[in-house]
Amino acid sequence: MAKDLKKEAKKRIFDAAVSLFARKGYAAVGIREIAKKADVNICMINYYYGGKVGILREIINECYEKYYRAITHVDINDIPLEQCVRAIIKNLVAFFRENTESALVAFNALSFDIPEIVDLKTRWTVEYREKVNKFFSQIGLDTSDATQMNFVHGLLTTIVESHFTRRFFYEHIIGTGTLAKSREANVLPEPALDYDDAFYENFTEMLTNFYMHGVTGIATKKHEKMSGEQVCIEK
Amino acid sequence: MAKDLKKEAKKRIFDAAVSLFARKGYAAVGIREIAKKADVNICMINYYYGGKVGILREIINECYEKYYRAITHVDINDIPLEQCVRAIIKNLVAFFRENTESALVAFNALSFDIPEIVDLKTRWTVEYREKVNKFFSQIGLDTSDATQMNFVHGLLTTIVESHFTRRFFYEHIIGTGTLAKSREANVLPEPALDYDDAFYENFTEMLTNFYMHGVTGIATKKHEKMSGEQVCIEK
DNA sequence: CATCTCCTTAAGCGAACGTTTGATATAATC
DNA sequence: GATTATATCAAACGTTCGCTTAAGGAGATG
Repeated sequence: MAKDLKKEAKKRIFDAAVSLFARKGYAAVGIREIAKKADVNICMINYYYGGKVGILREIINECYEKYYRAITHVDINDIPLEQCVRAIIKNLVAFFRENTESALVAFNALSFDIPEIVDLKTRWTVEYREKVNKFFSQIGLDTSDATQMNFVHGLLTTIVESHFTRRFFYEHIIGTGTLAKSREANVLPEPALDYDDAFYENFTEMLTNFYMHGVTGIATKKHEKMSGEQVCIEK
Repeated sequence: MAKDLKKEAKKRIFDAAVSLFARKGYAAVGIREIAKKADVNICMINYYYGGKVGILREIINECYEKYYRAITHVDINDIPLEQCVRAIIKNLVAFFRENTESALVAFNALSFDIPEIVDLKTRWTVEYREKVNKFFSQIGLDTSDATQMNFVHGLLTTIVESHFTRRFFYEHIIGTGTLAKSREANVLPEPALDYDDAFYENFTEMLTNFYMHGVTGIATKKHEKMSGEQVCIEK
């Protein structure tokens, strides 16, 4: 019984911090605000997490673990390439749907005055580099082409993340009094969307098509360019 | 002569703030740090900008003005669509190259505890919505398709921005002592790139191809889907 | 019961926060 | 030079910051 309550205080701190960090950013949120929202004494933050930065560390670790599991939890050897891309996108979308706030916190937590956090995020990136590169070579990209790799690196994640960032933004300013009522009516870029399963199936399909065609376009152009250069040499 | 010095103090504050906000985020930077970096007394910040948030307001205004000029400063009526897209991307890339730091500040400045900033950014978005929608309809997208519009909205900007964000990140942790030396060697995802004009011409071409093929893929799939539905109805 | 472990608290520390006030210096204008 | 406008400064305000310390409460164990 008491053990359950213990875990609850720690979890409440975590959840409160995720919510507040997502809305205001890490630096703008103080431990007193977190403690109040979590209904604990502020010393609990040092007790359970070693301090404010400890919360962020755990948010990032939890989030990155889920994220990398999502993008690597696809057996890319047994299914056609397009299905592989679709599966990854589907996992990505599911990841962001289930962890919207903590993902926003973790992915945006980049401040050069917290070396520990810079270091931590770099470690995660380096650790998964090989798996990510394997995926790229499988879809036909030239992993030795530095520009191409620079271009596609993290592209799917970026696109999905920006979608959820925008959705979060709209959902948290509409109806909260942050905007004047007269402006709220104008702020939606399109009719209000119902972000249900059907929407995200559709979204996944759209992104899969977009990405597959896009990447094919890059690979095709590169091939044509090389052919063109041979023609020039022969002339 | 004195007028020049006057402008210099105000400009120095602006530049110092841009630099610091880009590295640490708005909330983590204090006015004393800005004043020190700009070599002025801290009261100058209130005098010239009405306070800390005033600097951010001007960064956003300056940046958004340049940004929207960049993406709308293309006459979309007189040139083929692909060239139009290429021109927009070229403008976008130029914008981010010339305003990397202030762009990072402006685009990341989203905190729900500063209603003024939320409001300001919303105003800019609403103001340019019509022009942006016109562009989308020109490239063949169905502007009445809410999901499609949600998908492509801000997509080019997102992709270019994420490239510059990553570049900024790498350039500012390599060699600064933030990372252990042993990890620095591992952090580059590919051979060091020279971000010269040639690179960005190549990048622009790549993104143009990617985007055009991607968008065509979406429009084509939508057309096929509709045809398929007709077939089902006839059977 | 005594002891240990874990959890929780109140109070406090030194530092920093953004803004304000009043004074002074400098520049511009007549 | 006198006056006005602008720029700059030091000092101070009330508040907040993350972390620490010491104490006490609750539960587990022998």
